[in-house]
Amino acid sequence: MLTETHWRSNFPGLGGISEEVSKVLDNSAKPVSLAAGTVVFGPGSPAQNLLLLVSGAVRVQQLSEAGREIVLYRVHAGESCVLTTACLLAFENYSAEGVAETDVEAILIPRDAFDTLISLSKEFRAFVFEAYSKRITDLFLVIEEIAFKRMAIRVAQKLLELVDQGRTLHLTHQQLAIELGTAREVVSRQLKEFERRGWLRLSRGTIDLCDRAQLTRLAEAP
Amino acid sequence: MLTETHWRSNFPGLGGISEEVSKVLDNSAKPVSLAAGTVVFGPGSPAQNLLLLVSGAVRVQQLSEAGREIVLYRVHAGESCVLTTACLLAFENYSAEGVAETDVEAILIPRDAFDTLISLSKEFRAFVFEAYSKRITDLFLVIEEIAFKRMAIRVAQKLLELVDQGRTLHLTHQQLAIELGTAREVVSRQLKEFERRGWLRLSRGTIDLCDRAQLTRLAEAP
DNA sequence: CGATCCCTGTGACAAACTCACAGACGTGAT
DNA sequence: ATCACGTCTGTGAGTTTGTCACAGGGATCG
Repeated sequence: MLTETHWRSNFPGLGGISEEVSKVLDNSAKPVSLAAGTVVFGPGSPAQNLLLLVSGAVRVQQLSEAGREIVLYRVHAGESCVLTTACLLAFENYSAEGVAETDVEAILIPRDAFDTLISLSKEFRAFVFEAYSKRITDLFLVIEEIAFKRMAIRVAQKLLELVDQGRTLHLTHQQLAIELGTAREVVSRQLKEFERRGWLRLSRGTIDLCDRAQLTRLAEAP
Repeated sequence: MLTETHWRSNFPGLGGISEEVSKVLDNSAKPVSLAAGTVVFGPGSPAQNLLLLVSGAVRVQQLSEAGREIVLYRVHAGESCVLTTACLLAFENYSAEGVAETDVEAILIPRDAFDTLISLSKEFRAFVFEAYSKRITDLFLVIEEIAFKRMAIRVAQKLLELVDQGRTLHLTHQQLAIELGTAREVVSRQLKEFERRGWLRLSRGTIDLCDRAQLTRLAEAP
């Protein structure tokens, strides 16, 4: 379970903070649990807090007018969802939404406390700006991939990224298409091609990677 | 000319700061002038300062391995280039670069002073995080456009954006292609089509928009 | 057992990207 | 003036990606 005394061990970046700052953090931090599928923030419900993820993952995605979607990035355990804090201050019509992908345990830090912490602690500032840095370079990467990379390579990369250490993925072609911001048919055809080459096996809702080496070779192609 | 006493009038967001903060700002701020074409930061030369643009414009663009490029956003007079500050703290291999598009007058604020200002001033924090917000929503927009919008619409939008109040653009098809992250041929063909429809006239290095209304109609199409 | 819903496969066509190359336009040198 | 050269523009042909339409295959539930 999640207790106030040890959640911070998940955040190495917050290690060196002073006693005083530590107290502010503990007093303002509100632990919450979210069920998988919960919409953490979105067009209708702007985020009001800085979110620190203790366990689970939040997927941040963008919806187009025409109903298509693309996954922008994920927030994993030990990371924070800083972009939402910025996007709050000036609430532009912010079409991205965050969804809990798994059950999630998180710490909420309200805006006022966030501001106080930023002003008090050099370590907290470093933590926040490093988090920004990571997200922004992620976004740059997404742009580069969409604009310049071949789809076969992107599919292979995404399969390997999502399967992580395992070997079998449980997701539909449509979900994979959203990951890549493309159409379902494009993904289906690409996967079928990979299957013909013997790199993976398909069945309804699952993808079994039998030849990681070949996929990796393609994913790392120039 | 640029003097230390009045550059801040260009930055309304810095209006309400206290005497003390104002002094820190004045003491640390270094005015600089850059000729058009200067590379402000890039893969080889990471930015070491927060940049506040007093006049001119800086174009931030991404280069792909294959040599293609895309414009991510522009920093105009009265705005700051905050993303570079974040990307400094954790210097990932940061493939974007910033180029002075015109002659530029700017104020440099070194990292240490930036940190001090953030800790001292609520107003400065608001200024910085609002700037972040704007950039990040810009990036979301770029992603949405690349992933989902038809090229004809994107070309029309970009023409109108770049021509601003005027009527004639001075840039090559290649430059326009970089703005959109696409290939020159695609842009050439699209422009030719617009010319056939009588919406603009083309000549070497210039594009003359004769029918803004039609272009606008297309640009705002669903 | 059907009815229904979602997931997958595929053909046909449109849009966008790539490659190759030709011709037009400037600029500067002779 | 003329020529050479580099850059910019136009275009055809072929590939890749996106769109549309639709058929069939599980899964689930009454």
